[in-house]
Amino acid sequence: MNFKDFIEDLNWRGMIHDIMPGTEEQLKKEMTVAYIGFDPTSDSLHVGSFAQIMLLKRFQLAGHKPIALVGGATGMIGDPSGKSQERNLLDEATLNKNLEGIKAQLSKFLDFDSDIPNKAEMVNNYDWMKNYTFLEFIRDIGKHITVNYMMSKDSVKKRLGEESKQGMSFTEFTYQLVQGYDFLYLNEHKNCKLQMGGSDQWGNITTGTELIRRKNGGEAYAITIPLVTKADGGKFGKTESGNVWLDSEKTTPYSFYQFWLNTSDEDANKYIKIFTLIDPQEIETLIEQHSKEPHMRILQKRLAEELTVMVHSKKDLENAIEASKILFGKGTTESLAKLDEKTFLSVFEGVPQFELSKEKIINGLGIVDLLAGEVNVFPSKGELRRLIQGGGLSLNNAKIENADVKVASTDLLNNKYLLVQKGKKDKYLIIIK
RNA sequence: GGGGAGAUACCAAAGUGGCCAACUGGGGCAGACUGUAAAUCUGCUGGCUGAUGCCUUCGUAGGUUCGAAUCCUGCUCUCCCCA
Repeated sequence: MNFKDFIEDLNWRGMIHDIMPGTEEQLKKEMTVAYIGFDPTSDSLHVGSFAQIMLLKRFQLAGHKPIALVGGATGMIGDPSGKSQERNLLDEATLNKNLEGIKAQLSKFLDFDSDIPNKAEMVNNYDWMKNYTFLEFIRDIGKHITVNYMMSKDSVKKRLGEESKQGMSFTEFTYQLVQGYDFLYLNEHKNCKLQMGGSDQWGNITTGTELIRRKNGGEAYAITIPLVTKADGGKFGKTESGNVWLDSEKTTPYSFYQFWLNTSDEDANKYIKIFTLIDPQEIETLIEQHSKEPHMRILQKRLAEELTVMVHSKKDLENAIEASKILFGKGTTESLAKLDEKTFLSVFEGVPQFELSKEKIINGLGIVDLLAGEVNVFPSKGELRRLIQGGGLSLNNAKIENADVKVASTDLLNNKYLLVQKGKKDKYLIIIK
């Protein structure tokens, strides 16, 4: 790829929501510097940021220079565009830790190190905001943007509208100006001419381009990508257990793999374009194959494979596939019992584990007391009972029919494990010591 | 500063003295069907207890009452309008 077809490729992938006139010409003209902002509220990114990461990666692959900005300053304020509540100020130590974590993750995708002219950079807006006084800021920056202009942004209008119950603090109102200043700063110091981001950022980004134009008469451009959605209307990137993180400590490679494998057909068609680097021709072929035999779930498998390798490793992928086969294959209690211990443990690496001492069950223990008492697999006994009544609980791949069932040492797999399953997908391992 | 409206479970939203652990919708969880998909249908969705019973909950603190989410008082917070 080169910088000529960057926009064309994005278009094909359905990754352009809005683009400012002149952007394409600028990108064709020369190597261009662009930035995307990331939120440093955690030391890891999650899949919600993934589309943006891939956007930066494609940008670098196309020969341009990407900057990843972490919002140490803006992260404290809270963007009214999101539903985000007022944020807490992060102390500098936490911020630095988060920054390092995020950089390490981005390094898997972007080239920060080599000598290429378009190597990636990471910046933190806290560095240039922390010593900027309020007075200086409103004099140098605030002067160039009218309140009328700021009020016309959707994010602001929504919060001022009658149906809004929230109101908006001055701090939140100022957000677009602070973010706009980031763009101006990068424009002045790094020759950055383009800001990219999610579609909800359009208003904030254009405040930046406007600021650059009015203050310096400079050129600046914008591209936003559509919000990644799910066909069923749910939030992308969440599971019952919370965010899907890129950090293997927070989301195991197995869970990560499972997350993508569970993508619906409709979404898989979109996601494979957005989240992988597979070229258009091959994707067309995959989609066609998939529509012929949807039960094979070709798209989901490929999506999960590509991403697990990219975010984790080939080895992690193999383990995840192996574990998935055993956990979701036509396993019975017997076939589980046949697994040798080593395989068994490696399969369950990504599954939540609990420990219990052997004395507790040697004389038999009610299943409810076990799972919601001795071991906190479930937080409440009532909930567990309801689950059993609804037929949603299995032990060692066999359905538990009623809540009076007792578990004894004869139920142990390999003489020391119990496999608990809630519903179709959630597995838990109890290790008897 | 003046006037008005309001605060109910994850969210939205009913309830205005006992029939309220609280209508309904969304979300979530589970079951059936399937392909670990979608759609659809069904059940569950404060805690403890075997389905009876008990305990804690309707912003917060008190009060009236046999009895309060519902009435009264103080407090906190939110929104709207006028200055």
